[in-house]
Amino acid sequence: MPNANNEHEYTPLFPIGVVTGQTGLTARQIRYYEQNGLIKPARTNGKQRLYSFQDLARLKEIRRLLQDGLNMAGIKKVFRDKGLLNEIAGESSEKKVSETEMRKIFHEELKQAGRFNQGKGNFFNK
Amino acid sequence: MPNANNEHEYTPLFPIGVVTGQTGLTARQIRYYEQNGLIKPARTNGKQRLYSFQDLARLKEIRRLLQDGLNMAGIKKVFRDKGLLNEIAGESSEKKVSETEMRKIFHEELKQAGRFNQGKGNFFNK
DNA sequence: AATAGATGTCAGAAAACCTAACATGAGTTT
DNA sequence: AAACTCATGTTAGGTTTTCTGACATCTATT
Repeated sequence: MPNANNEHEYTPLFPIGVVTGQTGLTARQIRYYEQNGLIKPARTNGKQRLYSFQDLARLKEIRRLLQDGLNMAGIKKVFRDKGLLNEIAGESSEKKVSETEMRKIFHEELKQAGRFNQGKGNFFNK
Repeated sequence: MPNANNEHEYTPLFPIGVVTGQTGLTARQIRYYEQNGLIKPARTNGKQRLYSFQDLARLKEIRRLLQDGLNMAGIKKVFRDKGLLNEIAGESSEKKVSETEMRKIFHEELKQAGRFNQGKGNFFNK
């Protein structure tokens, strides 16, 4: 029994400014990871990016992996293998293994005490 | 046992454009209800509104009440009384009776078949 | 030293949002 | 009916946020 209340999991909801606040990544980084195929946010008709909770979770994981010292190639591999694992583990290919399980499989949860989101002066925390 | 996964309940996350898409209300309406004190979204440093899931739920309820034929005064009363009820029902004054319970108390869930969110041409559904 | 990877920064343009004002249609009141 | 009020539409001018693309920089590696 997965998670209740994930109706919004894939709904494009927040603009990049909010995502920077929630992830501690810069907009530049987020767009760069997109160039590298790590995420693919929805777009408004005007081409502005809108991220879902899925995207957010993915970006948070990217951040963790970066802090663990991985580079793009490594992160790509993690995500590729994750896709593979999902295919092996079950039906189609989408969302078989949970984020948390996944994380336990791929890297032993480092302490990573550093909180972000306040201090740098994001556009929504005065 | 309330709802798991409500870490984001009060986090200012989405801009008004997304809220219009999610609620079926126009930006004009949403701002008008704010003028009437029905909601009070957070603001970015640049004064742009950011809504939380709480705000969203509230706006959805407003929409239902509107569809039930209530006017501003009626809606205000509903929310005022809801606050009262919460005080009667329990401890502090915040979030005692759930949205759904509340709705059952105040108005018998009308059919309201009309779905929205697609058709009018929101900025994010091409 | 040259190269590659990852991110910062800047510039110009476009999108989304802001407030304020006026317009309108449906009900009310006088 | 004329005048009002309520709720919403519409428009205008300005500001904030985001967009893309280019160039700068820093660190490692070759």
